[in-house]
Amino acid sequence: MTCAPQNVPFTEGQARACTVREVLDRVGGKWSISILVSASHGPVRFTELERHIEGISRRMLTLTLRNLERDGLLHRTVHPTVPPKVEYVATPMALELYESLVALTNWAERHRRAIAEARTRYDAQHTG
Amino acid sequence: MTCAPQNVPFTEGQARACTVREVLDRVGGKWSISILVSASHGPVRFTELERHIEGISRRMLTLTLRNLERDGLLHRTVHPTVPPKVEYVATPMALELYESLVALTNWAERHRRAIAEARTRYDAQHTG
DNA sequence: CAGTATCCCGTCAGATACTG
DNA sequence: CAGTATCTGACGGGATACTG
Repeated sequence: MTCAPQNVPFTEGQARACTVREVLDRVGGKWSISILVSASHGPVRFTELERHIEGISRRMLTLTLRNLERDGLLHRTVHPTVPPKVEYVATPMALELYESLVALTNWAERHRRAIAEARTRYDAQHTG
Repeated sequence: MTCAPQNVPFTEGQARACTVREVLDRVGGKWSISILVSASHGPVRFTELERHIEGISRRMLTLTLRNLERDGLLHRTVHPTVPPKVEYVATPMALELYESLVALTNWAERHRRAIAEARTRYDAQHTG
């Protein structure tokens, strides 16, 4: 999935924007990151995830797990026991992604307050 | 906007996931990054953006600009001339964000092929 | 030029109930 | 335990037409 028709030349900056979108298309979903984090410390079971991740529905857990597995970010192991036991674990690729997010979380922490203030200011300005 | 009720203790990992979501809530939109990139090299006008960003609609351009301005990532200047001239430029905070995305784009480039292959494999496996 | 105003549709996500 | 099935509403985003 490309960002623009390949025959259209675009600037290096927009190419970069396109690359960022690739990432967002994988882990931009509401629950993807939480799941990856939980599965980055070792195998976790379905119900464990359901308990650890506040507010997720069974449906969205399943869907997001499937997508992450499809993209090669999660590995799924089925133990043919009774009752069934299924474990999910982050792949090396996903662990690298996790590392790459550090810069981003640092940014968010540094500017959390400034963003909140900007919002308040904007909303005050644009009322009435 | 918090990720979970504040009275619920959660692990450090989930706190990090929450922080990542903060960023995604700002720039997770389909066009946010493209706009920020365009406005990071100096002031750009509305119509310039419309031309440079392949496929964006006038409506989404306006909406995304407003949101970015509200979050303090973009600064908007209106020149009271005829015809009107409005310029947008990325704030220092947005430039820092742009820097923080480098790690992420590197990750995407390194694993682009692996992800595509994983998808193909998964889809082949789950057909029929 | 730099927007608004409408209408419309597809996808994301929640709620609930059922099952191998 | 680990899902699937179905229904539903909210929201993001596209197309088009109009305006100070």
